[in-house]
Amino acid sequence: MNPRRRTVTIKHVAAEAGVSLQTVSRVINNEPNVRDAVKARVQDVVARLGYVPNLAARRMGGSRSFLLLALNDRDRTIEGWRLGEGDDWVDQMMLGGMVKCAEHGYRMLVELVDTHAAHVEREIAAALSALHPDGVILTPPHSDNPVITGLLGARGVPFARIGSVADGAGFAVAMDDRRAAEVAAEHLLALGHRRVGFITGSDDYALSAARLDGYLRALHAAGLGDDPSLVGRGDFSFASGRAATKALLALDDPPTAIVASSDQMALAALHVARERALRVPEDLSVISFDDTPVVRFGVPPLTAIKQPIAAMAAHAAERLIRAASGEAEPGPERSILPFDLVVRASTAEPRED
Amino acid sequence: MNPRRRTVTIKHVAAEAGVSLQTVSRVINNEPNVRDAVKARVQDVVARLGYVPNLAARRMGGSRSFLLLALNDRDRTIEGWRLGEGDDWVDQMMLGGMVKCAEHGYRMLVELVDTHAAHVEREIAAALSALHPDGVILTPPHSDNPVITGLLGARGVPFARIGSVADGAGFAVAMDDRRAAEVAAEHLLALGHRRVGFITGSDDYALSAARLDGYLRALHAAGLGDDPSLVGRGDFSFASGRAATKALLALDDPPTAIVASSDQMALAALHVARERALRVPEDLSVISFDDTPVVRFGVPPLTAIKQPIAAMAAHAAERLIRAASGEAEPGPERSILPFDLVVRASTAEPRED
DNA sequence: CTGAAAGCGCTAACAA
DNA sequence: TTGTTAGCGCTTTCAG
Repeated sequence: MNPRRRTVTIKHVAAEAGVSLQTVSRVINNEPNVRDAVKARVQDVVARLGYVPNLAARRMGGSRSFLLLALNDRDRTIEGWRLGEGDDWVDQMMLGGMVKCAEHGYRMLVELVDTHAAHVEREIAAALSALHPDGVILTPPHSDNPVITGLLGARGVPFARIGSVADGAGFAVAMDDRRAAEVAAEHLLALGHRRVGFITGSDDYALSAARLDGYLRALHAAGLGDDPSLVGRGDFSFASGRAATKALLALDDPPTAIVASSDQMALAALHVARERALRVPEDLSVISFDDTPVVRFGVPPLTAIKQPIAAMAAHAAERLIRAASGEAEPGPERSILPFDLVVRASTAEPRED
Repeated sequence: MNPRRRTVTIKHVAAEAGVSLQTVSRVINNEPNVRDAVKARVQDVVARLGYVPNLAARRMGGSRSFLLLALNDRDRTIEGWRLGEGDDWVDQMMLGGMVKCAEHGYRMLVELVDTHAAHVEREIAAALSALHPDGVILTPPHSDNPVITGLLGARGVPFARIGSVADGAGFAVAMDDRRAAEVAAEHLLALGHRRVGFITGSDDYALSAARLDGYLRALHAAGLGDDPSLVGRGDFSFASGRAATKALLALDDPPTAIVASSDQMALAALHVARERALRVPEDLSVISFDDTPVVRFGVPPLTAIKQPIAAMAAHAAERLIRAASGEAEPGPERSILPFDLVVRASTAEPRED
């Protein structure tokens, strides 16, 4: 009945072990200046009593909060969840981030924030004041939102910018989007394609430009000149992918292959191709970015650039935790993690006409 | 430079408004006994200073933690994320739970816990000691794990059991799994099927039995006797679905329709059917449970029972928050939320032979 | 190496 | 209707 019953505190441990609070504190925080014998005794009592330090009290005492805050775009995330189109970005982030946090006695709290709204600043300031996280993980498109990075920087909260290519406060953890797009295009060029189209992502995301750049670079390297008509504008959505694909296929000399900057847009390309009675990959090759689950279940399964989302989140968490532990400087060096090109059935040599 | 710079506390607000800490506390907690004029003045200062109460300090003061803890099965969740097969259970839970929490100034923390391990008790006790959440949301199969429900009950922590059919401590929030299976079977019977097979879920989940029961009930109501050979054992996995489907199709008088207790098993049924050159739905109708994204992208898209996961999580969060606010008793009544049968292309009338 | 004291930001209990 | 007094459980000083 007593609501506070059974709450083992540091006091109980201290009393039971016959030492001061301070000594127990030192032991659980793995600090020096405790004799091994005492340390062992305390640890024994801790285990026996099942003592676990109260996180809130710990924070109050002026130490770390053992909390990492992961900020995701509210509208996009909720829309993705509502639609249930199989986007597993958040899941992959949790897979990497939460598991890594758990390894270090940390917790990762996911929070949804409007990136465009006028009150971003207030929203984030409120979250920081309420939670006092030891670090923040920014995901696209927040990673390159100057209002957010500025606030975090001013507050002195260490933070990671996932998928960011820019410099600035915090540190970037990304894959090489430029190179990824380049590899995708190279794959198609190597198959013999000469007319390779590209569908861009939303301008909200800095990586959209990087991918376009990589694509262009591959074409130039292959001695293919600039043909702006081969670049369709998209915003990652299925609808935008449809529109862009239609435009590309309506060209006098349409592409025989398309690199789309998202899975949804690649699926849209598949869709349009089917409407036009174009076979994939015989008449049209398609490569997607992201590699969310749905592309594996597409017909045909899509060749895709696989983003290391879990790895990026884990890496970000690790760096933040290290910094909070004082083990390492929260330096500004960016971390570039490897990506994969997963070749499936949506790419092949072009027909010989 | 100063790490604690810019942290507005209740003191600053009190000083600025020319009132005591207590009065500010009363205002931010919306408690009575504050003159409207004073209240307005304080709220004004709060807004102007951008003050947000520190969660940790609040807990320390002996009040709520404004935290809800959602417990998911570690192995299953991580495996699902790793495989990336499009299971969006956690996403739906977050959609419902996090958004509802945010409405009330709460936060939902997701934690992964081994349900089978000997140390479940320790794991959960540790999480409770560290976090002191105002409530816990249990998801299957934790919802019916007596060790977990027992511990939570003993500790006096209010908790919701999502997808639970049992009585006991906490309260259940579920859909009517029995009825759902019944509706699925009825749909097939109404189409004219007389040989309807069923593939069960894992025995770890209490709802597996409920679904089987519903299926049997529909058959009996249709005047069809018990044929145990029509019931295949599964555990929700694709592999188990394959095995069960093979066994069903190998019967002398094989079913013309199958209700599978999970999407993965339904997809497996599709798979096996294709191997046998059976057309779906012409030769075999298939209904799945869960309605994860992948079933919509299957060929053909699957008719499915859609679980109200987001709604259940939101409802659970709301009840827990209400209880923590003292607005309502954390009563034991179970909440049953409506499900949907989404008819797609995998079900049709049986062939007339 | 160990302990005692003070305080983190807030809220409960009590006074006024 | 308001303000004052204690703590909550822990960690940081600073003494021994």
